[in-house]
Amino acid sequence: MDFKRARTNAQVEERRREILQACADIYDQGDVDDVHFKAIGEKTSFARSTIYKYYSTKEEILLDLLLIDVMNWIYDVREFTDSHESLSKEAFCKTFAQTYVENERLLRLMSILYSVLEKNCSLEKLTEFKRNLMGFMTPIYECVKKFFPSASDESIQAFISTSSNYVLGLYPSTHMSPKQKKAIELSGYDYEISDFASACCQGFMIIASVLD
Amino acid sequence: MDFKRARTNAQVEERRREILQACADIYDQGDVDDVHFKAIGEKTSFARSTIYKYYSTKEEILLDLLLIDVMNWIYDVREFTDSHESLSKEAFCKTFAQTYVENERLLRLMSILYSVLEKNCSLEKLTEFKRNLMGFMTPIYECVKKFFPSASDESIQAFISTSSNYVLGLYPSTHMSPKQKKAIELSGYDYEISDFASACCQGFMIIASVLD
Amino acid sequence: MDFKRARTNAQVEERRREILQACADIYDQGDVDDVHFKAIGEKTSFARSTIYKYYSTKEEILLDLLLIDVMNWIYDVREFTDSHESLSKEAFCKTFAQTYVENERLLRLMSILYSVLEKNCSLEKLTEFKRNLMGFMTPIYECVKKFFPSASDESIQAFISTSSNYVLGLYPSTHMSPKQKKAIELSGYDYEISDFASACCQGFMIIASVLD
Amino acid sequence: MDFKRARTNAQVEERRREILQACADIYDQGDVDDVHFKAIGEKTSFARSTIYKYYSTKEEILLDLLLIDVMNWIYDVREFTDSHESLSKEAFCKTFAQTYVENERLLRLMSILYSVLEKNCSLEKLTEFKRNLMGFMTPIYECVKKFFPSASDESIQAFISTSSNYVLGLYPSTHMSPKQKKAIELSGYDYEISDFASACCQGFMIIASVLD
DNA sequence: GATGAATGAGTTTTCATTCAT
DNA sequence: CATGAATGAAAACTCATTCAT
Repeated sequence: MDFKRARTNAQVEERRREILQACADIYDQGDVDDVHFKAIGEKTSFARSTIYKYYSTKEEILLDLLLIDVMNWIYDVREFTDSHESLSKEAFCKTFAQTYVENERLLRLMSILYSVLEKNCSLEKLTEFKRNLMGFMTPIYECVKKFFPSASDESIQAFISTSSNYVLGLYPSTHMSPKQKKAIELSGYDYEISDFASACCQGFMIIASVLD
Repeated sequence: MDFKRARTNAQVEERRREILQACADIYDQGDVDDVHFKAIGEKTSFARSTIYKYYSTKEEILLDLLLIDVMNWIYDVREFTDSHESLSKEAFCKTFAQTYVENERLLRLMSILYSVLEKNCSLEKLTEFKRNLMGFMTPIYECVKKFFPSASDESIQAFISTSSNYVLGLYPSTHMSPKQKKAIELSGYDYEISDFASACCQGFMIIASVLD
Repeated sequence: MDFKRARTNAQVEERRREILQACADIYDQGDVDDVHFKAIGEKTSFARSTIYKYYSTKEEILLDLLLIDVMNWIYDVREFTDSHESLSKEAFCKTFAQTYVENERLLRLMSILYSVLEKNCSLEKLTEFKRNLMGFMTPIYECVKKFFPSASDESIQAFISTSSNYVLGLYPSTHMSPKQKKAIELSGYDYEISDFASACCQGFMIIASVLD
Repeated sequence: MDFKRARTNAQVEERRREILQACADIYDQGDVDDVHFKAIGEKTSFARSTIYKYYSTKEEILLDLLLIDVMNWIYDVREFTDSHESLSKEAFCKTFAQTYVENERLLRLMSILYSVLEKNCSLEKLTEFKRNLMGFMTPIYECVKKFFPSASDESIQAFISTSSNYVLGLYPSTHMSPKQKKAIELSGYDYEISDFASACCQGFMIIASVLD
């Protein structure tokens, strides 16, 4: 960065981006508790206290990060909507699952949204987030609608909400830490951890029955 | 408590129970971060340092709490299995959903199991937990089998895993904090937060299609 | 141990011995800070609180341990006095050094005697220790006297005190921890750590000049 | 201090100095165990947690303190080297002993260097210390060389190492706590505690025989 | 007399947050 | 406006010591 003080909007945005990137890097390797101002400050090119000018809590940073992830996901969904004329149920489920595979952090962040993120967030920030989030939902509806044109509105909504809840619950059970894996191995049961992509697709197939 | 020092096994169990209860009380009102030795110590009738005799980390306490919740849930599933000869798909889904309604903390704890609980837990404790958890799964299988006798093994397993992932994801979106609700309201969208019990039942109905 | 309560003197002695042994084991592997009631309690066959019946502080245990080490050393010196009729200066120094080599813990304990051991000790215990210690000094005098019969009393005393101070200071610089060694290596200087036995002997040779 | 925040290098040094001074004060009156962050924090004009900015462990503080003591000692040795053209053996020993008398804490710290200081120190810090320490040794060599010009290199080295080990061992036995003195008195033996300065000189006289 | 549960005091350590520069 | 030094609060953790059983 070749400026010392962020005067213009663009510079402010650049700083914000750097903070978000630092936050993302930390979260990608560790867990929520590893994300704190000290760590973020050390990852950015500027000082910890400077971050306060842009965000008041780490939760607000994570909320912005989540929003970005949501947008990326929406983008992917949109892209796949546009690039196919029609899809078999199976092909749809597979492709839809793929959009989640490519945006895994979205699922991690979503799962802590309700318990952690909102905890230390201003109501304004949270409201803004919710508004954004809901505004983004249309492309998802349109996607399902396109490939299941005869499905009712209601069943499309049912598919979307059921599948998203499902995928939210599926994520952690398919992404176990080495320690978890070791514990399962030692437990004596021969439980095989599913592959996220295929389990996701399978679940979607079942849930997609509502679209018939 | 009418003893000062836990000498017999029963008394030790009593102490453990008190710790677990304190932990449960704190977690029921707040979130994981509110659960720490200081808070637990203040909720019990004995000193903070005494807790170290029974548990080395708060995660191990929560893991035990989760195990209890799992057992309670299993107990409820069993009870409903035994108390009905046969059930319609809808009745089954409603009753099955009800077992979750009555054990909501199970879902909260489950959702942090993968990210938080295992973090500061000895491998031994975690292994023991996994062993217990897996040993408990049979009654669930038997329950579904009883009411869907013609369903294949595979589809029963699919129902169980899909529905449990679903319900795990559903829980937080139907249990929003006042702040979340306010934020949604302020966002301008008229999104209605579903009732957990009915949303759960609805989702199960969809997923139960795999049992046909 | 096949008794639950130490009634007889012999049993009391046996307990004391066990405590001392535990203490020695811990000190041999670690440092003074590793020696505490908790650790000692865990190394013995009885409870931590039972130790209070025999010793009030860990320093008193260490003081007893030191006394034992002194006695062992004296014993070795005596043995070598008795087993030789006469010795050359060099042979004497080598053999004398050897008595220290075989009682290295004595040197470690001695070096903390003044700073640590006396700190948390009753005056009675300390007095008793001093009395014992001084009573033990005669054999050392006799040893030097035997092999240097023409040396004056004064020069014998000078040799004893100078050599014992020397050996006390020598010990740590010839027994470096792996970390110290690594640090020296990394420092770039090619300092070679002396071997205790030979450095000790060499120093004694110099100091023994007083006996000529 | 007329600044609230150490911004310039000089101010940072000033803080460091204050920490070292606090540490020195505590150590001069008590023992190593009395030196801890809490105590140091209370002795300085700033908060305990601020010290962490300057030192990570108390051992690193003590190591720096030791280094300062070494430098002071070296300075004194140098000074006496420069201020005399030649010295009799006795005068040399007396003056050399005097450099130790004036830097007694050096001896206390040295005696715990091997057991305590290195324990909780980063390898880097320790390496840096060793490097400094060794770099400082030349003036000592030069001092002995100047006053014993005909002595061989080897015997000069022998004098230096033997005398330094000796003085290290001598220190504690001539600096007994009131309690130790009382215990000796009560023991009944009429052991007279030597005066450090003269005992040191006497020992040096003996050891200096190697320089003849 | 022996035990080990319970306690409390003491220390370390880590961060969010403030504020002098 | 940016910084990073300083702070204080909070939590973890460990033992010596006491005391009910």
